[in-house]
Amino acid sequence: MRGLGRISQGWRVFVSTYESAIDAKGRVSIPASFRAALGGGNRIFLWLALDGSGCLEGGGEALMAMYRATLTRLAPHSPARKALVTRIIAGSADLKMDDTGRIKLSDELMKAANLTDRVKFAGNMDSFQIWNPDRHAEHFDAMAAEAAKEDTLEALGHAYSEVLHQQASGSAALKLVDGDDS
Amino acid sequence: MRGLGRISQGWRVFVSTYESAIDAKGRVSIPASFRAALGGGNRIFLWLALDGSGCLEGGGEALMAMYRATLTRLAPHSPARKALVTRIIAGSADLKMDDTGRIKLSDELMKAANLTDRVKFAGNMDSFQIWNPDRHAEHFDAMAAEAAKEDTLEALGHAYSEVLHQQASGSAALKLVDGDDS
DNA sequence: TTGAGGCCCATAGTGTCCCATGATACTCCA
DNA sequence: TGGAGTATCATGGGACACTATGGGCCTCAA
Repeated sequence: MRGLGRISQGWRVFVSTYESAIDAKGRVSIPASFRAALGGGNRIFLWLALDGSGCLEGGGEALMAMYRATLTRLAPHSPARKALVTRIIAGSADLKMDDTGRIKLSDELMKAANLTDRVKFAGNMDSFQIWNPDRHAEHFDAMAAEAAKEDTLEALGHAYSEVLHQQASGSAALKLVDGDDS
Repeated sequence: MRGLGRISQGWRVFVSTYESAIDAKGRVSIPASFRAALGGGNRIFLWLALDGSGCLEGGGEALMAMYRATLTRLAPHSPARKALVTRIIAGSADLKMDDTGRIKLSDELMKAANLTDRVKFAGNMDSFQIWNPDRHAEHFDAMAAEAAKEDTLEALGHAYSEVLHQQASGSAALKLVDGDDS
């Protein structure tokens, strides 16, 4: 219970952005910090991002478990569930990371995300994204412009205050991170 | 009381301003008092400040956990959330502090904040900022001028009174700091 | 048999660890 | 009260470990 120190310890989040190369065999190194965020597993799931941004989205077994649980919550035969299961479960590649931390991207994935020789890995909290570097630059600029807007900053500030307030009032519900993982 | 004490214990605040040098390897010493405020963690997150002031903003795992909680609070697919996640999570560098308290600034960060050989660390309550010393001087002057304005002082006085009042009425939520921390 | 994927080893570069140094602030005692 | 000893801090630099990447070989399936 050493305050925040312990809490943060179990933190498995994909943070930051890294660039790496696709070699002649179509292999890409997953950034070391992302491998750490995967928590030791060597299975990677990747699919074309749902939002149409043209990047790949992916994560490890933990993320897939989250999605499975989430999809299960949707009404069994709803069009939404069918669509999402098809898109995420059926549509994702199930890749195995080799012992030097690389995965092999299939041709379909490469084509779908317009990847050629270099890629950008972008952290997205519970998942990460794989981008064509040029597209990523555009995307990042657009997001930065959006983030700089008055309304956006205000929304952030507001939400931050709420979190702060709840923390200060001792709400255990706000344990930001999972517990220990000694 | 107990609960509060615990929470506050991890609540270390970044206060004051320090200057330090970037060595030939691109390393910078984090001021000792900031290291203490980090609560023992050795992971530092840094990103270009959202407000366009041209400094870097950063903190430790506790701060990142706060932001994670904050971002999670925003509507899942809102443009604001996407933008902020990209800007803060993907846009931040995930650095490791060595055991003498130094971090290595990447070239992008150096360029983005216009850093060369010396930097200013400025406390910002639960985060800190890293400035080009000259820019920081300008910024400080501008802030001093703003702070001297009638409206600003009035706002301060007003808010202070509210806090005083709430404290007097026994609201434990306002206990920001704890004394016993031997 | 041929191509692809998996596994292993090799290597360059960079980041991290560790030790050392000088400077400053602080403590303690005469 | 002043000075020596001590602790802490910022900084420098060498050695090493790890990461990203390249490439060879083996296996398996068509």
